[in-house]
Amino acid sequence: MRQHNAERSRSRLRIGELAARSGKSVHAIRWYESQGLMPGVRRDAGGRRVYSEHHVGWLELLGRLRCTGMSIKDMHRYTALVEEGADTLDQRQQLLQAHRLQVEEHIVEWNRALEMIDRKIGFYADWIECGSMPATDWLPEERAKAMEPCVQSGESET
Amino acid sequence: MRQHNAERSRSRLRIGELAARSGKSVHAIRWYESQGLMPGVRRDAGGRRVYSEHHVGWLELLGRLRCTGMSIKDMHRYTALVEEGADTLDQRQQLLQAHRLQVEEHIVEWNRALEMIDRKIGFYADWIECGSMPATDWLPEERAKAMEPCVQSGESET
DNA sequence: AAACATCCTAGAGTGCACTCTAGGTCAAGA
DNA sequence: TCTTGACCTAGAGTGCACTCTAGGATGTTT
Repeated sequence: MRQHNAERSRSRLRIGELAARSGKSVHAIRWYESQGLMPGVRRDAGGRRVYSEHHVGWLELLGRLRCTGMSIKDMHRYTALVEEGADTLDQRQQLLQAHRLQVEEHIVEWNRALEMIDRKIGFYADWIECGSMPATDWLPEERAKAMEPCVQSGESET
Repeated sequence: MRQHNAERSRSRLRIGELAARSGKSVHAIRWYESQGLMPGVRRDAGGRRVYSEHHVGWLELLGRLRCTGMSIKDMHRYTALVEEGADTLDQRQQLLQAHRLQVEEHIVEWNRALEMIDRKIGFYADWIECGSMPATDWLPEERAKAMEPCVQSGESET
């Protein structure tokens, strides 16, 4: 056994363990710290980083914020507020509410894109079925334009 | 008037006009072409690119694919199929269907993130109301961990 | 005592999707 | 004719978010 105790003094993790549990790479975690995204990281006698169970949850939260498009800069702002303590609770809440709005907007946009993709898939279905490119007059001008793009061959259109 | 005719021989656009109508930059359009994303672009006597109305729609479609995370590489594959003509209709449809699935997955993931963000906002609301950090035992372990991350001050936790 | 895993720092390198620059051509209006 | 603005190509630069390398320390195992 390479470790004294699988859970050394209960939930004191080193960077490799945190990496394994969070799904981030060791490099990424150190880089996150360098960007001011890792509050409360201690060191042991040998200078190694020591994490607690909380950091697993923290990285999970950061991960959710990241994968919904929050920039490292904004995550840093948020982390800084966390580090400042309980005085910043409302600011943290506002920051998350602002991000929440952006996430909602994005979901709407993606759903719009989904509609367009579905129209295009249907358009191809019709084309395959009919054997010739379907008319798009039944679509509003705006949409029809996006329906089939441009010259395939290099011929046609004077 | 710098232009012969606002719609020169009806819907023959030059790059500046296409840029204006598509919202992309002139640079981006040329770069898209260099990446093989612009089928059927002709040149006039002076060597300038000439676009048709279709290209506006094409860029709108590309835009939707891009903003839903399709890579330039995949958009190139799609464009190549378009250029190959009607034999590739089913392949184009399959490509879009594959992308469609990815978009759906993403929307699910974003909705999950939204839930977590909402829980966190609610957590702050409770904290602000109570005056002290709320317990998170009522949450499943997994979620509770993400609730409040780690040491604020630099003190606490032996 | 030697080997090995794991950690450390500083900084270079990567991949993506543009974005911009330099240096030049072309055609319409004054 | 000359100026002006929109266009051309080739290629360099940018910003983001990592990812990896080099060179070294620590500490546990055999």
